[in-house]
Amino acid sequence: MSEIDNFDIKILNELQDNSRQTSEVIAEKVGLSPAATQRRIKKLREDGTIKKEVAILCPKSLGGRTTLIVQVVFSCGGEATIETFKQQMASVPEVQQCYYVTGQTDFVLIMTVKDMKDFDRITREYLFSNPSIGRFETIVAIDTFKEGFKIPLEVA
Amino acid sequence: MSEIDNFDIKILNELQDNSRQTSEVIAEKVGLSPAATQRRIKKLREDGTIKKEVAILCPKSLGGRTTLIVQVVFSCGGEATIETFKQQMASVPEVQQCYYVTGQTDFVLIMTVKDMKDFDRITREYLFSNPSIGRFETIVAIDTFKEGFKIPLEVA
DNA sequence: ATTGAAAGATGACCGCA
DNA sequence: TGCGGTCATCTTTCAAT
Repeated sequence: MSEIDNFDIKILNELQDNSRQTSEVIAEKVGLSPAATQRRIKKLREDGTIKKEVAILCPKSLGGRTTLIVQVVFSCGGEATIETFKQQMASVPEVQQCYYVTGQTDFVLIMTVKDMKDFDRITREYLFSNPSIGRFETIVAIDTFKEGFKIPLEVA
Repeated sequence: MSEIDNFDIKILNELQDNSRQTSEVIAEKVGLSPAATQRRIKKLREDGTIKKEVAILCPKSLGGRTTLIVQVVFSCGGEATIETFKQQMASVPEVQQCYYVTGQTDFVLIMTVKDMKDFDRITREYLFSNPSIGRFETIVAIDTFKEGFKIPLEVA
């Protein structure tokens, strides 16, 4: 697995912004030929540096959704309990992100729900019903911006 | 702007998983002809339902990064202060997500930093230097999973 | 829905360091 | 030998029927 150089960095930054750009356009921006650019992109995809390419939708166009931030505190339970919870969260589509964290809180969840009934169902099914969970606090997002996972890469 | 039907929903769900699929493949999955599928995708892009298409990178391949969750509490300041802060956060590449929330906390930030020095710089520049900010608490993520903004869409 | 033209991606080959 | 450039071919997209 060869090292990532400045050309790769520039290409990755472009693709993080817009993965639909043609290699010709990207080539122009990074200063390489289209074919060389294409070769690098292919390699980055194959070695997993580019994990996936996805469409980001507009929540407003889809009936609007509410984003919630939930902090979960476990009162008991060991490794296995945590592992089970992780797997559960991974399977719930409304759970967008799940962070296992240090401090008083054990997990921070970012959820997007259709409505509060939706939220109620999830809490019942996965939080209240779990005896290892001591308590959880929910924060409602009024506004969300900068949705993304763009990693800031700097050329050396 | 016409309504989104079940075909659109299925197409969007596919594109949220993998935006590189050809319309032929998607057509097969949703039960439409490739051309009809293409026409719908084009429309969904044009009317903004598909906001953008981006590459998701693998942090591990890029030297590893630390994810932090920061809760910011403002002690004073009105509308203008909040607006300025929002704009600042939007401009900081390390701030992945920014939520304006209800409750004791005013903002929740999700950041990804190279190292703690990186984090230190950001807090100094944007948090400590802002007199309207009363305090902030930082939570370190040990593990993160389910990175994504996939909206769970259900066929009617 | 089918088809044909244009655009883009992929692979082979050459040359240079 | 590895990497970039060019060219030819195949795939995919897009518009017109």
